[in-house]
Amino acid sequence: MPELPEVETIKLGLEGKIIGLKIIQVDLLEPKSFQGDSKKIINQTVKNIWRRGKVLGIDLSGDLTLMIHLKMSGQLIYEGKDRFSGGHPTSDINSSMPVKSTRVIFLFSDKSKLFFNDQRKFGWVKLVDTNDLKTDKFLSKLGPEPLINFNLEDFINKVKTHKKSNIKSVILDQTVIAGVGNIYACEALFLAKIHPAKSVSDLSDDNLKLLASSIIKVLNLGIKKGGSSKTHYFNIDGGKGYFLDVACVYDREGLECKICKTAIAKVKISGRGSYFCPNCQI
DNA sequence: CGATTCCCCTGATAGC
DNA sequence: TGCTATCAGGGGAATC
Repeated sequence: MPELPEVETIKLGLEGKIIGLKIIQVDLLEPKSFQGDSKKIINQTVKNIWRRGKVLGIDLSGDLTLMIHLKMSGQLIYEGKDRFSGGHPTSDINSSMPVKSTRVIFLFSDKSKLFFNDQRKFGWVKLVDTNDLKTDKFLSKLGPEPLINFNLEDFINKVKTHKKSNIKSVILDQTVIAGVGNIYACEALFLAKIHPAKSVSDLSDDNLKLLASSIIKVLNLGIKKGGSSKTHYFNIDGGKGYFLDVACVYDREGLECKICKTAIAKVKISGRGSYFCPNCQI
């Protein structure tokens, strides 16, 4: 589901909408989706929004932070106070909130609402003390941010510690690099002309350099396109992202490679669907 | 230790 | 039409 570009798009969207707003009510439609004492956030104000890997953070007054992971099917949809019933005119979502998959509803003092929807219930909202973030179990495991202070040498060394693995599962490993999921992994490997099942031990430093720059390139393009809307992803206004319109391999099985016209293939690698061009990627 | 498999859920879609 | 099998962008735990 949402990978780095989708979560970044949500972050940028929320920054412009909810900073400064006060939460006056929280509805837990699915208690399992919210960890912590939701009553603590009543009357707290949104101070800052951040992203780390695929995790979204919402810092509140009172030294509290909401951490949100959307996993496979999570969505965050914001409805401004002036949104008329029946759907926003610019939204791609054709039903207004809440929907069947709505798990948590945040109500702000200006009557606007933030909906956490999650069909598969894998995602979570977790309330933590802001001061405990630096020791948070999930965050502390994450590898470097690909778009912030990225160190090429560290990346290459870290990848090489998994020399027996296939390269695709290594770049999906969040301890190696944070935020890359299946879609952008497939696309980055295509750009770098590396077969997804290739063993790390068979890759040169130059291969890994090209892979690193390819990851950065596809993530930036993903952000520019507003993310990938295959099934579940929408931005906070209910609009789609358009990265898949320019994707070269993901979800293009049987279609022509945009470089050489060979049919794009799909195989399962480490349990995940992997798309690649059998001619360009060796 | 690292690598692989199973599993948490629900719904869409493909195949019969 | 209706049934069943498979699959979906993640990641934790158990197992090998």
